[in-house]
Amino acid sequence: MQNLMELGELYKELRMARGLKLKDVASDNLSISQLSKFENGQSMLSADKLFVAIEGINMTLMEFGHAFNNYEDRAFFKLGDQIAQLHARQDIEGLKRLLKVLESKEDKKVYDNLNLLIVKENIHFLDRSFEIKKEEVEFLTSYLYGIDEWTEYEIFLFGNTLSLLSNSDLVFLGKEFVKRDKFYRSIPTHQTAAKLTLSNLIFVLIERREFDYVTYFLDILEDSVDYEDMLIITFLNFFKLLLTYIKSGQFEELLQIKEYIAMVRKLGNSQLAQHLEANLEPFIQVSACPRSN
DNA sequence: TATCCGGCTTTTAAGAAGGT
DNA sequence: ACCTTCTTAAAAGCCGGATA
Repeated sequence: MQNLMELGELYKELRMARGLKLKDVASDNLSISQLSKFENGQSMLSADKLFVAIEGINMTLMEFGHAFNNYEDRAFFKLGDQIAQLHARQDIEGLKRLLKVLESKEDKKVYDNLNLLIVKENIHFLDRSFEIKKEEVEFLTSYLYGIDEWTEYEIFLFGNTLSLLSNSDLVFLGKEFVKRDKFYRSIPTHQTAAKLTLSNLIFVLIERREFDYVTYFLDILEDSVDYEDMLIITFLNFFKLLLTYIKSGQFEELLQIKEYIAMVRKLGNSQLAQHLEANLEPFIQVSACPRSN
């Protein structure tokens, strides 16, 4: 395996960059000769020895893994990106083509089926006539319910299948999500994914007029936000304004939202502004709008 | 379907020897 | 000094088939 050979090479680079000798890294559990063979691709370390080796150069497994993946995201994030791009372009045909490709794979494993569902949800989101079987949704909910500690994948999965879930599933799993992502929350990428998914959840709940739960999850999101979360804060404020507007139906409130979006655009994030506008669109009531526009 | 088992392959440790 | 290569016996891992 070429890939695995590179594992040793990478390790060597990382070790030398730190000015460490083989003997500095070697320990009771890992000999110098073993490390040498590993670095030169002549042998592979067993999993436990690899832990020792990585610890020896003062890196975490996550950091090493990140370096090994060539500073790229994992495969499922690539799929996620691909789906998000197709979704943003509203490219239903593109999504259906992707679906075909994923469906054509034989001997599908659990994750193949779950990824399939994510693509289907995105199609369903754009084209409500595209149906998804009940048992597929049940498969999804029972998977999510079965995982005690949600990793980024489960968060990603939940965030990308919200529109398939019934209101009660949405709220139930949403509450579970808030509990179950705690274990891995010290990982920054995890935390970011969690906040984005929470934002998505809130938006879907607003769409479904489940205002009590919106307030509940808004509070949770607000608690988890820190000053670095500009994106999330932008969403948070948008949701609050949107909520006030929907409840009152006042044209003035709508103007406030539009002003807010204009401000976001002024700050230089026109893409986000566009996104907010698209999200606002379904809520603009004709009656609240004197000039049809 | 998961687990156990036997044979086959790979990796390991340690030190000695060789290379730069 | 530092790293690599070689050697050995032992340990561990892997794979497929049988079993429950």
